[in-house]
Amino acid sequence: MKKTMESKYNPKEFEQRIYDFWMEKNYFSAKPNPDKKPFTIVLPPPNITGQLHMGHALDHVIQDVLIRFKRMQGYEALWLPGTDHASIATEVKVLERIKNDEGLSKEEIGREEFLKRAWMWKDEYGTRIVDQMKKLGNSCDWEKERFTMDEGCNQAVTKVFVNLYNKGYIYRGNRLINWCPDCGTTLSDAEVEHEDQSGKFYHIKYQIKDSDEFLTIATTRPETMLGDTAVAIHPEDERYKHLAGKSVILPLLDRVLPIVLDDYVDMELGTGALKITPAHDPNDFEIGKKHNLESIDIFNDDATINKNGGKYEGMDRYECRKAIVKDLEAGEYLLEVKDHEHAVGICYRCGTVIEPRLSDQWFVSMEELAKPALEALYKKDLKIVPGRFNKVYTHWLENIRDWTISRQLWWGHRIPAYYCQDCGEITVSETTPHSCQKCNSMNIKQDDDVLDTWFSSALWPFSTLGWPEETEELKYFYPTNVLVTGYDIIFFWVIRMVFSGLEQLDESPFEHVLIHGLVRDAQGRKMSKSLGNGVDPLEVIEQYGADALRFMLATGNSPGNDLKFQMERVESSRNFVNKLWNASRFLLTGLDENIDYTLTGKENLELADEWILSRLNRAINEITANIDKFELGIAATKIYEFVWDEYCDWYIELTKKRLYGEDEEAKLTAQKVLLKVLEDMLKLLHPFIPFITEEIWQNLPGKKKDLIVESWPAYEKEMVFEESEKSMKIIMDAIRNIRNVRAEMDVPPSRQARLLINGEDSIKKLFAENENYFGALAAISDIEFTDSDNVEEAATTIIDGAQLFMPLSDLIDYNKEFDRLNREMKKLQGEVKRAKGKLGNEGFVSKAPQKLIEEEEEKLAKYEEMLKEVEERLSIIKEKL
RNA sequence: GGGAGUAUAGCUCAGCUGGGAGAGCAUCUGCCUUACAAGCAGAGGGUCAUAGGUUCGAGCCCUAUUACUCCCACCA
Repeated sequence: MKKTMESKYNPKEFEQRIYDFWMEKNYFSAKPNPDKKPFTIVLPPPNITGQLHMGHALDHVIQDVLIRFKRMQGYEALWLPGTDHASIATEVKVLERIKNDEGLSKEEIGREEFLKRAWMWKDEYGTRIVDQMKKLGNSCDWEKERFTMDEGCNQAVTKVFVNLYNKGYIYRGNRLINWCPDCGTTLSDAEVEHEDQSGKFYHIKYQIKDSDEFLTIATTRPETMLGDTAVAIHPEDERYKHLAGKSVILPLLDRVLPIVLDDYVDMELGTGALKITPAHDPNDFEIGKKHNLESIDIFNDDATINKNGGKYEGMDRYECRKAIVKDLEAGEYLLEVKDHEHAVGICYRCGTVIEPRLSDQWFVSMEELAKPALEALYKKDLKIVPGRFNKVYTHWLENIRDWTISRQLWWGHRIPAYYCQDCGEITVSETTPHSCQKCNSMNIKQDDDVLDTWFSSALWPFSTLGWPEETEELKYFYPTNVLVTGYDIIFFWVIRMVFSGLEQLDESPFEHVLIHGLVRDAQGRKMSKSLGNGVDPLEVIEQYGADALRFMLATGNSPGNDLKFQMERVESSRNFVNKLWNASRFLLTGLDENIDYTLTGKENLELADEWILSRLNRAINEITANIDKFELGIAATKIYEFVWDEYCDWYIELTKKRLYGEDEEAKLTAQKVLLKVLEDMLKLLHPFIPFITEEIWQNLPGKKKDLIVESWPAYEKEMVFEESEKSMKIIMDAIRNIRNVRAEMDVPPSRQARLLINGEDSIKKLFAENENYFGALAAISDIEFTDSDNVEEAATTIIDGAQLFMPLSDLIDYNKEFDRLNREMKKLQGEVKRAKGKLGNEGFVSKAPQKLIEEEEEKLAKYEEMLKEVEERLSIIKEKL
C-alpha cells in the first residue's frame, strides 16, 4: 500500500481505496474477546425508504468518532449497523410504486403480492443506504448488519409480545384511538403532531324535550353531532340546574339525548353545555363510560360518513360539516359562528388531520413499565447528555398513556394473536397454533394487523445481538455503552428501548444517551423534501471529500444543539485537511526509507523541539478528556489549533534551518521530532478524519500497524518541558512584536534587519542562543546587545524584560513610530490601572486565592516596568519630531 | 396551559468547575518567503439581549423582562 504522496490533496484518489483496505483487513469486525473490554454502539437504523441525509451524516460521524477513539484505546469496539423496515413510510412508497408501475391498488394487488414487492424494495433501497454510509467512512461491523424484519428480529418481536401479553402488559381493548384516514391505520399518541389551525366555533341550540326551552352548545366540529349521545352540564351550574334529568332533541336527526351532570364540564367555556360524542372525542368517551352512554361511530376508514350518518352518508367529513352547517342554518338552529384558533392532531407521516375513533386495538399498558425506566435515570444507570433532556424524558414517562401498537397495515410484524372463529377466544403464541386453546377448534385466524414499527425498534439493542438466544455476543456486548440520536426521537425510540431492555433483560440497554440536534439549512430552516432545501451529503463528499464533511459536522457543534449547514464551513474544513496534507508531504518527501526516525530520548533537543513535544502532550491530555466527556466539537477545535498554529505556523518554520542545513545530526533530530508529533497528530485526528490520516500514515517510514488499529497517544510526563514552554513564549511574543512593528513601518518582508537588545541577561542569553528563530520568522539578520536605551534611527518595541531595537535608518518614520508607541503606552497604562485597581481592592486581597494575588502582583510589576520603558522611548522620539 | 432552548465580532458559532472576551468565514493592509495562495504575516471589529441581585470578582450563578425557536398538552 506504500506509495509516494501526490502533490495535491485529492480525496477522490484515496477515500474509496482506504475504505476497501480497512474492509479487506476486517478491522470493523468485533468479536467477544475476554482480553479486552467491550465498547458497543448500535446504529439507529435508517429507514429503507430514504437516502442518507445530512441528519444521518451528523449522527453517524459522532458515532464513528467514538467508535474509532475507543478502538484505538484498545477496546473491542462494536458498531452494529442495520436498517429499519419503517412500516407506514415503506408501505406508502411501495403502494405508490405499484400504482405507477402496475396500475393496481392495495386491494387489487392483495397482501401476498404486496409483500413480495415490499421485500424487493427492501433489497434495493437497503443496499443503497448502506453504500452511502460507507462513503461517509462509517466503521460499522457489516458482518453483523441487521434488519428489523429479519428472522432474528422477528423472533425477538414475537417473544416480547408474548411475554408482555402473558404478564398482562399487552391487552386488546375497545378504546378511543388516533386514526389517520389517509394512511388507513391507527397511530400511537407519539405519532400525532399538534398544529394550531384557525377554525370556527359554532353555537347550536338544542331544544329541550317537552319544552319551549333551548340549550345552546358550542362546538368546533358540528359534523360530530351525528354521533352525539348526550349533552352534559355542570352539576352546580345555576343556569342549567333545572334541566337535570330532562332530555334534548338533537337537531336534524331528531334523536332524543339525555342531559347528564358531570363536573368535567367547564362552566366558563363556550356556553357551559357540552355535546357528548363518545366515539369521537377522548373526553366524551370518558364521560360516556361514566354515564353508560351509547357510542355511535359515524365514520368509515377514509373519514367519510358511514350509515349512522343518515342522509349524510358517503360525504367526506369536511363536506359533511358544510352540509350540516347549512342545514342547521336553514332550520334556524345555528345561533352564532365565531372564529376560533385550536390545536388539531395531524399524522406525523402524511400530515392528514387525525380522527379520534373508538376501535378494537392492541395496547401496551405503560404504567408499570414506566417505573423502572424512570428509576434507571434516577439511579444513574442511564445518563443523558446533555442533562437538560432528563426533564423531557421524565415528563413523558410520568404522564405516559397506554401505547397503541396495532396498525392496519401489511408491511410489518404480524401480530401473533389468533382468534377462534367458533368461541371467540384469543390465543397468543410464539408458534402458530393449530387450534383454539379453549375449545380446540381448528377454525382459528391470525390477527390481520401488524405492529407499530417502533415496537421492533424498541428491541434493537438486544435483538441485534441475538436475543432471545443467549449468544456470546449478547453476553459480551450488552448492555451497550452509548446511544447517539437526535432529540426528535427520544419519545419514539429512546424511552421505548429503555423500558423494553429493562423489562426483558433487567438492564438499561445503554449507559449513555448522547443527544444531538437537527441539521438545518443556512437560514436555519429544517431540511426537508418539501422545501427542497436539503443538502445531499454525497454531493458534498463528491466535491470536498468525506473528511471535510466529517470535520465540519464535528466542529462547531455541541451536544443537543442544532447545527446550521454552511458550505463555507465545509470549505474551511477542507482547507484544514489540505493543510495537514501539505505539512505531511513537506516532512515525508525529505525522509529516507532506510533511516530509523524513532525518537529515543537521547537526541540533543533544542528549545523548539522541547516546546512542541510539551505542547503536544498537553493537547493529548485535554483532547482525550474532551472526547471522554462527549465534547467532540471542543476536541476537534483543539486539534485544529494545535496542527495549524503550533505545528505548522511555528514549529515547521523553526525546523527549516536544520532541515536545509549541513549538520546531519541536527537535521535528523528535527526530522524525528517532526515525525513523532505528526504521528500523534494523525492519531488524534483519525477518529474525525479517518481517510486522510490513514492515507498519510501509510506513507510514514518504519514498520507500523495501520492507523485505525494503532494505539491512542498517551500523556507522557517526561515529555513535558515547562521551562521550554516559558522560554518559547517569550521568543514568540518578541517575534510577534517585531512582525507587528515591521508591518506598521511598511518594512518589506524581504528586507532583513538587525536586532539590538537592551535588557536582562537571561533574555539576552535566550535570544542569542536561538538567534536563528528570529532569522526564520522575523527576518532578523543578526542580534546584538546594547546597554543604551536610545538607539538612533531604530524602531522599538518593549517586551517583558527588554527593549528591542531595529535600526532601519532609511525606513524610519518617527511620526508613525510615535503613534504606535503612544498606543502601546495607553494599553500598558490600562493594564497597570486594572492591576492596581484589583490589588487596591481590600476584598480581593483578603479573599482571592493567594496564587491569583501573586500573579496579579507580578503582572503589575511587569507592566509598570514596560510602561516606564515606553515612556522613556517616547520622550526620546518626541525630540526628533 | 406547562416545559425547554437560544440571544457573544458583519455572518455561523465556541467559551468545559465564576478569575484579563475566542475561532472560522467576511473586511482592510502587505507578501507568489523553495509544504501549502485551499497559503503566509499583520490590522480593524464585541455595553457578551435588557434590568436588578449574589460575589472581592459575573458572558458564566440567582430573579424578572423582551425577542426568536422548539417540545409537550383530551378544554368543547
